[in-house]
Amino acid sequence: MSVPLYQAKAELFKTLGHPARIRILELLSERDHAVHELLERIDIEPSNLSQQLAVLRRTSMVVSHRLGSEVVYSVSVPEVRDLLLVARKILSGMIAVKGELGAELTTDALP
Amino acid sequence: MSVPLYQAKAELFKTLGHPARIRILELLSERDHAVHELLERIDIEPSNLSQQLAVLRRTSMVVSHRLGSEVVYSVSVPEVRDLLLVARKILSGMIAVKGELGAELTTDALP
DNA sequence: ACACCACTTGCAAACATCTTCAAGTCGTGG
DNA sequence: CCACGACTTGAAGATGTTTGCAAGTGGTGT
Repeated sequence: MSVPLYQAKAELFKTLGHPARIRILELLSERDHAVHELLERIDIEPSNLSQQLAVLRRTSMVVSHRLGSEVVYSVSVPEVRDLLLVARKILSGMIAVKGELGAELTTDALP
Repeated sequence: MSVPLYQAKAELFKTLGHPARIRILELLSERDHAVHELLERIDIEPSNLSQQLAVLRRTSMVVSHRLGSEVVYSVSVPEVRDLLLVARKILSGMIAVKGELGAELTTDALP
């Protein structure tokens, strides 16, 4: 079965199209995290976090391994960081140009 | 009203998370196109195309202007091209590594 | 063996997105 | 001014996503 590239791209971006998944990737691109560490920094239910991690695992954006009683996640595609950085740049440009109408942005931690 | 950056990023990626919208942005990042030109290259109904263009307009990724009887669209955020290129790179890496299981990709036109 | 974390899974309700049809707007040429 | 081509809009059904709860697995310390 053969998927056109533009459709694969759409699926890649769709995977990134969720606030919790963005947070996860931001944190993991700093360093590996165990699930309970992510849970401390992202304000969602454990089962929800698990679901979102499953989505990222299915699309091979992260991998997990057990370490004692914890499960540690890491990004498997380092270029994801670039995607996040470009997105940040685009959004900065957008507030600069048209900060008057629409939503303002809070500048939170990198990237 | 203030939106955290990670949520704005998620919305940006969600906007990109649709095959037709990817195709549109690919074509527009080559050059401006009138709607009927897009219609020739993207296999969807006119009204559907219009809906997808409306999504891109709402998020300020494209702008349109009337030129005689046509409506011409252009990308308003040039960095979108970078996002598409990074996505392409990521996907190439993925087929290289694990082309055996999951979907194969057809290499279609740039970017 | 038991209790306890640390996670994951299944599932159903709530919510959002996608697609198409029918109807509507706006210029242009006859 | 009327008809046509070029688009856009509204609305509704189908489809997909998100969320939370309850239940389940697996490892660790006692």
